[in-house]
Amino acid sequence: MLDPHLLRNELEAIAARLARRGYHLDIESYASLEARRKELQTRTEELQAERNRRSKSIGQAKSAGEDIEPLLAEVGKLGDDLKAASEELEQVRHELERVQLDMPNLPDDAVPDGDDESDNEQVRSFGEPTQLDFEPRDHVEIGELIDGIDFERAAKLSGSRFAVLGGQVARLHRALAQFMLDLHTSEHGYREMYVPYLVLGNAMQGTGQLPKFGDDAFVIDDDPARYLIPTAEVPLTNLVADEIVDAGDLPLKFVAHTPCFRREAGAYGKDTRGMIRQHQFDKVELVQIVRPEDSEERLEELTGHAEKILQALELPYRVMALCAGDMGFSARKTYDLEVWLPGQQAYREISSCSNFGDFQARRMQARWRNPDSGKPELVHSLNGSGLAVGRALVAVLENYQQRDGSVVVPEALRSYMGGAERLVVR
RNA sequence: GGAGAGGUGGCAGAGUGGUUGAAUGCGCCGGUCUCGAAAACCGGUAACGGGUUUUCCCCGUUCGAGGGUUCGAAUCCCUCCCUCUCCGCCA
Repeated sequence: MLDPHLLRNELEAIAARLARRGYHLDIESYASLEARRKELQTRTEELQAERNRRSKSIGQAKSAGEDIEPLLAEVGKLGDDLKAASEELEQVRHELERVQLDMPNLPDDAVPDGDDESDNEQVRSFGEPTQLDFEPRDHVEIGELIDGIDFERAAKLSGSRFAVLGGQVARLHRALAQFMLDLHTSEHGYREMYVPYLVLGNAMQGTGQLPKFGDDAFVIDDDPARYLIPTAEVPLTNLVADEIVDAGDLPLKFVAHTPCFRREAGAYGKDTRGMIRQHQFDKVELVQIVRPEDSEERLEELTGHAEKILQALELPYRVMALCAGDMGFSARKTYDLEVWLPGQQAYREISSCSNFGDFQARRMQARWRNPDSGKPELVHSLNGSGLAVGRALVAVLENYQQRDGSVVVPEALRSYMGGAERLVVR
């Protein structure tokens, strides 16, 4: 959510900044809604003050043993007026809130202009696209050869966009997740967390998945409804919802390995082959809760932590600064890490690292006590995939494939694979 | 699933219809004392919204959530959520 004070005082400037990301803010309707809110609130509070004054004097009269009947008569229809005014105020407030919850975050000034993916800017790169002296296979073919990925049986169980992993591939998948967790906890100072995979609507709203993107999530139709997490960002970030964090505890750095569930509504026909885009995939997620003045620097740091994984696995990648039009709803600034996939002869997203500023914090009411002011103030939140495990598996299979279809195990993973150096063709 | 207890400020914990935003303790901040510190003592210490506008003031809201009764609700009634204890079941 954007700062309501800013919306009140600098509406035009905000509209201009939101336009950069393709969001149209209807200035006039917002301004008139806000004007009605002010009028109704003033009226309601005046009536409340009046009621409080009179009630107090009735109390005093009664304790003094006076007759309160005439005072009661005077109160008359004050209650009805108050009820009418406050109900109307509530309605306008809800309307305002709905509009505010639908507004995306303001892009940072440093974010490049642009409408879509094609306008993203490369910041740096690591390694060169893998050169193979044979026709590269994609991970689907490799998975068949080494007998470790089964899409047909997955479809039998669950429909499209699922995969069953078996044997050495299942182990490689586990190895990747473990390796990532170990690196982030031992080298980068994150606290490992185990979190619920089902969350309430509140949590989804806190990080920005709701109310606008409900169609993207799987819902359990219970009372109350619960959502399958689309990313560990949701439970991890919401850990600080409705809390006032001690200044000394910041930054909070959390890492968790969880499955992620996405309906991929609107992605029909996109990445239908292979396990690039699934309804269920694993991810190791990094989240930081920081002091506002630190968040810019922390984004660079966090992105570096995700990069470390790719570097350790010796996978070629590039870092892209997302343009205003391509960023996610809640993000102020985002870097995507794109790994080279020989099977596609393309760089594909394997991590997305974002600074959300106070946008999520305001939705969550996540604050810290600023020792300078002594007041609770909104924290800043960040997150990044470190990394998407499924896509990392794809990247390893494709980049480490051999002419005969076998796959060399990256050095960094061998200790997690019982010392195995190679996934063999069966 | 059954029975019972409870959810109050950063924390602990009083408070069952009337100037209660809420005793007390801890914590925190300031002061006295001290060469300095501790202890002791004194004082201060909620959040949110709005108005006004700035180092001040005024108003409103908030005692798990939402409704209701009342001139007036932390306090009474209803619904829901959560926590704890015991029993059952269970990985």
